[in-house]
Amino acid sequence: MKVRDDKMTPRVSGKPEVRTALLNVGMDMMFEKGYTNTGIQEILTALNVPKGSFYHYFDSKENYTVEIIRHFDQSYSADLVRILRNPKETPLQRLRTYCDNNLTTLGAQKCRRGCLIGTLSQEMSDQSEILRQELSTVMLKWRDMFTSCIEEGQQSGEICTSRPPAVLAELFLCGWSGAVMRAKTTQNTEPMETFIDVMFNVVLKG
Amino acid sequence: MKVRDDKMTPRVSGKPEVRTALLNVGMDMMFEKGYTNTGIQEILTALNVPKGSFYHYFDSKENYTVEIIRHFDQSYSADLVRILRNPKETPLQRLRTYCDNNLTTLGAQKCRRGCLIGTLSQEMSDQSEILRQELSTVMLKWRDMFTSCIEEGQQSGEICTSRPPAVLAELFLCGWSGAVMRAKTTQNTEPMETFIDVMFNVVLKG
DNA sequence: TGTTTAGAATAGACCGGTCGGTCATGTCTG
DNA sequence: CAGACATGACCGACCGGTCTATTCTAAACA
Repeated sequence: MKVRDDKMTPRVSGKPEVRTALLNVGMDMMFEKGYTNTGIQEILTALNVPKGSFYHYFDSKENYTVEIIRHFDQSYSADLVRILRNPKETPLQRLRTYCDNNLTTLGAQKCRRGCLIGTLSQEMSDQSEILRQELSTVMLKWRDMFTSCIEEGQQSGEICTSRPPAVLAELFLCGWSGAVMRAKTTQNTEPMETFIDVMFNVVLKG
Repeated sequence: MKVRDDKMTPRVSGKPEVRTALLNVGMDMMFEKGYTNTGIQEILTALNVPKGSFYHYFDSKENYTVEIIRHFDQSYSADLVRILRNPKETPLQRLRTYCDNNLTTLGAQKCRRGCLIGTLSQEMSDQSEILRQELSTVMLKWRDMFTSCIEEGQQSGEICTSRPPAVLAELFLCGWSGAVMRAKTTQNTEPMETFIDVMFNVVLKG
């Protein structure tokens, strides 16, 4: 008869909190293991949620991942706004804060878990057009946020104006994501430190 | 009795050419689908080689991939030498040629298949220590080749000397691999073009 | 030169396990 | 009673890897 005695794992309880929990745990797992290496069952077991519930909330692993990407973007964008529009710092300082924060975080975990978007991009861009589009959208969205910040810095004369802000933003993100990737593989924060040095002391200064 | 009538698919014939063929095809497949998404059977079917042969030449998928990485490095390094030590061009021109070549190639295939090392790095660095080490080794090896080229350019006064050559090389590769990744996902060569512009006209010029 | 034979290489059925996904059933709530 | 949600057995496909049997080849020996 099973009387709902709580000898079982806590259970997230409530109704659509299950959905959110599924998103959070899946996000974490894909963060460090990628799409293919993250199994649905694995996520389910971690949360003690049955298979059927998963397919009640999502109709496929692929679409589930689209939602994970959006979920991630939502929180990451919020962080970006907080950092890149922080009125207590100048635009250049904000960019620097962004890098320093990441450097600290990444360094603390031996450079694992670089960036969910980067990881999924490399793995899935050529495998799933749906995911590729979603990832592309997020990338461009983030770039625009950096563009605004850089533009503000150019207007105040703090950042070199030899290139349009969008160009500098694109380069900034190329360099940073490449540095994170290389740091992850070499297990060394040096690529990130190098990037910061040259980016801030040469490129943005102009 | 089976009298070896050739109604079957051509067969690669010869002896350890099979091994090489296995490496080549596996390399191609992992190039565009990554490690996990490339199945052994798939490689075998493409070459019409039986399972037994595969495990005669390699003892696991993981070690097979290590050999693929080395195989790839071997040919890629040769290309790098050809380009980065080309006596008919100045060091700066050589770096430019490297980028232009890649830009053309990548652009011709809608930016798919960025770089085998980059793809495997993002996917496998955290999953397999063996592969991570191999990838890391290759990355550092390539960086050293760029370092030499940049150093030569600094000596001839062609490249800015505000930073040691190894630093510029690291930044160069961070930026380039990030650009390739972003190009792949956004299906647009713009990140690469932006990188080339700023790298050559701002950073290296100094 | 012809015969034997060890081992390389071919061959593919088969293994346990896992994958993403389905479905019939049960329960809880409005 | 209707619909949202829970539950987990079950499905076929496929995964990496093993196993035994066979064929090919080249050196050893007569």
